[in-house]
Amino acid sequence: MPAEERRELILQAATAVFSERGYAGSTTDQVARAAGISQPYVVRMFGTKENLFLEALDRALGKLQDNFRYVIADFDAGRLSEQAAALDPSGGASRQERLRPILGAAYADLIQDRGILLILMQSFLAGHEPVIGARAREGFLAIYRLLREEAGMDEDSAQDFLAHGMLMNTLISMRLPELYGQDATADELLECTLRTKLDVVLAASKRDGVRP
Amino acid sequence: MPAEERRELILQAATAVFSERGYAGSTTDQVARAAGISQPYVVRMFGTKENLFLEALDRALGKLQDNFRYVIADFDAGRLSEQAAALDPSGGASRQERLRPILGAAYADLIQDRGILLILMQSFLAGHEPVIGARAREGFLAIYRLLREEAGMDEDSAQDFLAHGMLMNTLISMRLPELYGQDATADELLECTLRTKLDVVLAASKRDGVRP
DNA sequence: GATTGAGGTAATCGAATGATTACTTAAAAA
DNA sequence: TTTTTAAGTAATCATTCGATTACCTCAATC
Repeated sequence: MPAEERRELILQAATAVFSERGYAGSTTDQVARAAGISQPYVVRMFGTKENLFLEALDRALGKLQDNFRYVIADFDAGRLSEQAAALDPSGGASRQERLRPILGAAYADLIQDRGILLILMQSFLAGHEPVIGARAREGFLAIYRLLREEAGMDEDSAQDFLAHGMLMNTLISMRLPELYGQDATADELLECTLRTKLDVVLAASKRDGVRP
Repeated sequence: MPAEERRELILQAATAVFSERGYAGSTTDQVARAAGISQPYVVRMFGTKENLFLEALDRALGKLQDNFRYVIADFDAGRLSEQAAALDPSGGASRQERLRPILGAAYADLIQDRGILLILMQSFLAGHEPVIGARAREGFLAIYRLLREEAGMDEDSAQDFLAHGMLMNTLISMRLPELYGQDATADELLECTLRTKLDVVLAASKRDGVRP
């Protein structure tokens, strides 16, 4: 297999593993197994575990930004998907007011690849790591800037958007969806937070998950 | 030193260490050093690292619940602190509407002991751990129930409260406050999220932090 | 047909880490 | 005074893990 292709495969595997177990809790061998290759090859291709995490993190961040920008560009060009049209408020809402639910749905759609959002979340919780922590801060601020400058949100809207994103990440990371139907409180909280996205989330949480 | 006292000291040290580096990223030796004793004694007193984490987690969860219940009881008894009175909306607000900012302030006050909130957050991100993950889910749901049943919040308010709590946790864990004054975007986000609490947060982030 | 280089792996090494064992010390009890 | 017990530690062990080394294989090139 050509190196480029293998690289992407390893990054996918790394994203899945790191997103489940965090940076410190993952091993290069787990990533190698998930990618179907040997551990030394992973190390040779990425140099160090830290660098592997950084590349997986950059990839996830890039996908999130691409997704948001794609949605914004579509909106500004008047290309409303069926889903977006359904979310569009009827009254005389501002651009940011109309964009917000669409971006929210785009974010929730990313849950389908659980790893993308969770490796970001794991990086945020690794603030004490000198290199990874710094990159995580940069990434978070880049998303905030995107919301403020490109989506045109005001301070409070951007904050609120991020807050609910963090809650979603937390619930997914906690594996609360796996409790669905078993705990009335959990059901209520999930339904409240994820609304129309519950089916997607439940499917994803069953499909995904790197088994030990 | 009597065992009970030593126990509490170790739990404080464990909370600080685990909250910075997560469960997998922390070592019993780091906890021992932070508590000023030897590593074998930590293990002997708590059996396993996992059990140590669980006890530190329970302690943090208990403190959070105690804090919230204390605030609610005070409010219901008409004992409004100066801070609480300042936050009280003037119009004809409902109990939950009046309670919310007070509970928010109580939560933000807990930042002063950075470890309390961050070890909870770390536990949420360890959903894949069989024992710790289960305890984290229980803890999260217990807090949600407290907000719904004891503070009387409706679904959306409780969700919103938790969402902003998760955002605060994330920013603190990311060590964004340490960037304060160095990055305009970070400043704006922090000010937006933490409002009047910024001074507390900044002070806490300087005071705390377990150095390697 | 020999050579080269890309795409890999098996074997292994050194450091880190959770846990165990065997002690030590000093105050209280007998 | 002797014994017991609580509060600790030094030394060490068995694993695990990231990284390194030395090799293998096979298609393309010379």
